[in-house]
Parts: sequence; C-alpha cells; structure tokens
Amino acid sequence: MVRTPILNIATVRRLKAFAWATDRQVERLLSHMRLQYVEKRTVLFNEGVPSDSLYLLVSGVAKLSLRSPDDERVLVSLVAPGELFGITSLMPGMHRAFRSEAFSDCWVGAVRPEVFVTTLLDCPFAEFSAMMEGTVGRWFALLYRYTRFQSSSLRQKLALALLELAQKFGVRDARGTLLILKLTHEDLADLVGASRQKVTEHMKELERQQVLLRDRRRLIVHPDRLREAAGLQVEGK
Amino acid sequence: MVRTPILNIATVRRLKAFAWATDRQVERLLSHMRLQYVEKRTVLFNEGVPSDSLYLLVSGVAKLSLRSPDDERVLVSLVAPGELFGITSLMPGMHRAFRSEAFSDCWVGAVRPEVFVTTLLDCPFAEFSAMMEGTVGRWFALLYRYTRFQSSSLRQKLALALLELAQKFGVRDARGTLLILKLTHEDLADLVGASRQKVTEHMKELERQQVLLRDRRRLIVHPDRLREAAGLQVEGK
DNA sequence: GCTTTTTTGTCACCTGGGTGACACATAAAA
DNA sequence: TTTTATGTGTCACCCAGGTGACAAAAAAGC
Repeated sequence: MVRTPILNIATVRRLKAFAWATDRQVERLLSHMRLQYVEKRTVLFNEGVPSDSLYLLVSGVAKLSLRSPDDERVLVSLVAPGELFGITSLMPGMHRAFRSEAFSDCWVGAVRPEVFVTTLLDCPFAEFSAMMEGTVGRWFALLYRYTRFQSSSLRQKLALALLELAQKFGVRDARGTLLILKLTHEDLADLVGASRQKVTEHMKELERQQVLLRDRRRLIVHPDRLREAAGLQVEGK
Repeated sequence: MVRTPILNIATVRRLKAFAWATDRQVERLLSHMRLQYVEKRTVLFNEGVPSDSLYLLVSGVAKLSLRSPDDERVLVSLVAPGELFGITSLMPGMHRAFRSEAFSDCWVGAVRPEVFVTTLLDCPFAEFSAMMEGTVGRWFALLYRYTRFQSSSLRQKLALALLELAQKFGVRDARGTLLILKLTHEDLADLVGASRQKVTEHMKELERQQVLLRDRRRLIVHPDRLREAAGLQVEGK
C-alpha cells in the first residue's frame, strides 16, 4: 500500500522553484494540482504528443529520454524531487520533445500551464508564453539539436546543422534553399564538433550526391534530399 | 561609412519575437534600447562575465561560442537577424555561459532585462526572473552540459555527468557525496552516449584512483578529486 | 594585374571508443 | 534455498573520425 505524500504549503514553499511565492499563491496552485502515483518504468508522456501539462516531481526520480534517428534511446536527464518538468507546455503550441517515464516509483503533481502562470505571475498566459518562445526558445532549439547529436554519425550531425542553418538563414531559390552567409568548412566543423578535414570530405560527398551545391562561397541545400541522404526521418511538422 | 539602420515600430513588430506586442510597448522598448554597430570579430561579451543586458540582433550574424576544457572553441550557435540573445540576463544572478562575437558586421540593440520584461509583460522582473529559473533553468543546465560534452573525452563526459548527478542527487557523507539513486553502468552509458563496456572500464579505473567508491549499488563520489582526475578546471562558483 | 592569406581537397597513419562474446557476481523471484 | 534475471568485468577486433602534411584553388590586399 502506498501512502499519499503530504503536500502542504510549507512543504512546497521549501522547494527552490516556489521559494519566492506567497502563501496564497501556493495554496491556489495546490488546489489546482492533481497528484498521481506513477510506478517505475511507466511512461508519463511520450515525445511528439501535445504538451498540455506542467509537472512537479514530488518524490522519486523521473527520466527524460528520446529516441535517436537510429533508434537508440538517449537518456537526456534525470529529474530530482522538487523540480518542475514538462516545460515545453509553457511555450505556445509545443509538442513534447522528450519522453518522460518514472525511473523509480514517483509521486507527481500536474497543473495546467495557464493556471501555473496566472497564479504565480498574474499576467496573461498567452503573452507569457509568446515571450518564452521569443527568448528561451533559442535554448530549447539548441538543446534539441545537441540531444539529437548524441549518437549521430558525423554525416548526420552535418545534415542536422545544415538543416538548422537553412531554416534560419535560408532563402528560397530556384535550385533549393540558399544560405545567406559565408561559411567555411572550419566554421561547420566547429559547429558540429569535428575536424575540418572530415567535414571537407563529407561536404564533397554531399555535393557529389546533389544534395547541396555551391555558388562561389554560398551554399545551396536541398532540405528534403539532405534529410534523406542522412537517414533522418522526414518530419511531419 | 556605415548607415544607421531604421529601427521603427513597424520594423520591429515584423519580428517574430515582438509580433504580439502593442505599439505602445514596442515604442517604449525602443526608446530604452541603445543601438550599436559591432564590427566583424568583435567580442560583445565573454563567458563568465555578469549577465546584465539583453540583445536584439538587428542586422548581420552573431556567433555564440565557448572554450572547452581542452581549450578548443566550440561554436554553439549562429544568431540570425531579428533574434534575441544574451538570454541568461533573464535569470537572476547569472553569468554569461557563452562568448558572443560578431560573425559579420552587425547592428545590435541592447536593453536592460528589467525594462524588457516590465515593458512587455508588466509584471515585476524579480518574480519573472525567479520563475524562469525554476522552469527553463533545467533547459539551460542541460544545454550547458551538452555543449561541454562536445569535444570531451568519454572520461570527461562521465566526470561531468557524475558531478551533475552529485549536485542533484547527492547527500554529504563521511566518505564523500553519496548518490541516492541506484544507477547501472548502462544508465550512465545512455546518459553520456557511450557503450556500456567502456563505461564499466572507466568506472573501474576511477574506483582504482579513489575518485569514487561503491557501497553495494550506491555511488559515492568525491567531487574535487573527480574534477581533477578528469582534467576539468575547479570552478570558482 | 600580382602577392599574400585563407580555404579546400586528399593523402597516410593513429587512436578512442564501438561491438560481440562470454564468465562471473549480484539481486530478485519462486 | 534454488532458480532466473540483471548487472559487471574483461577480452580481441574493427572502424569512424582525429592528426599532420602538403598541394591546389580562391579570396583579399595592394
């Protein structure tokens, strides 16, 4: 038999995440929190599903992971008691980036992100959310890239990096997506954490495969072919 | 001669980061923004310095990088026009995690984070900031770890991972810091993106060096020795 | 234009870490 | 206690990618 943990104002206020909140705020928050017991190995949410709850780990250890291109499980992080997780729910229209599962038996509290924000900050959720996207969205995007890098071959990292660059610095062109910056192979090498020589080799190979071409020192990539050449699933949104 | 770029309300509102703001908010923000021209290769801020401004890249390309344990430059990200960067300034008492320099000649706008937040969200900066720390602080910490992983040996990655675990799950003990979770070598391997066998080898070696020891299936680490054994500089807070 | 510097392309060679295989130890289940 | 499942320790072998070296090609200066 599992005993429901005590989750009162005093306990919560001891957590770093809420140290600065008032009693009334914490009280309101708790009244909106559904507490649940999650048994070891149970999946709380999966990658890709809509992100509509924010979680507080009350006790136990939770695990964030993702499945890499070649089907490996990457353990991204272990969540300690007192931490908030499932943070993508604070950004508009996000989907879960990681799978979350119980690493040991856990008690977890769930709140709607709207309630969380309006209770603790009293400002409209939509605005807060947009603000997050415009600021820390960058961190998230970077984290996303780095976690996928783990367990990828150099070829795949290069593809991932080029796709990201195409997204940020690309303009449509008859021949594909033109990157409006002048990148040396050394820049790319620094970006993916590889040696310049190997980057040159792979780039040459990708040119041979018609996946990208070069107009003087400007790159033109073909995103779809690139994704395919690197064995990355063509993402549906 | 360099022409000062136009930075009026209409221009700014076209940027994704501000699409949702009102004219008045944008106007107020602009009046508090100091615009500066930054020549290619100039460093805007360095890792480790206090984080007291938020930047908007108006034109050009900026670069975020860091220096790895073995003195390599890791290119973390390239910033596109219209993006905000220097985001650590939104979290309390943070220092810069990355160096930022102009990748090409740039126009950059700087605002105090307090002004940014209170203008766009009208809620106290201190609260907003604390909220950021309690939520997206996790992303930042992860990003930090992953960027350092780039260009580290397996030994160093393991050390980094164990130090992070010690911080999150450790309790002081006569013999060092005791981790209050039962981790298999396979868990560690997944965490650092390595094979189970190699992790076993390195762990054994670390035990031999008295850097960590094991009590049944619980780890006890000695943070200082661990940092030293992995050739990581002992960080001064 | 010519010169100097920066990139690119390609070698041959070395090494850290992946893989598979298997014995042994430890913990959980029965 | 015995059985079964899960972790740990250690091989021998292989390969992706790092390193150094150098020539050719492009850019940038002049």
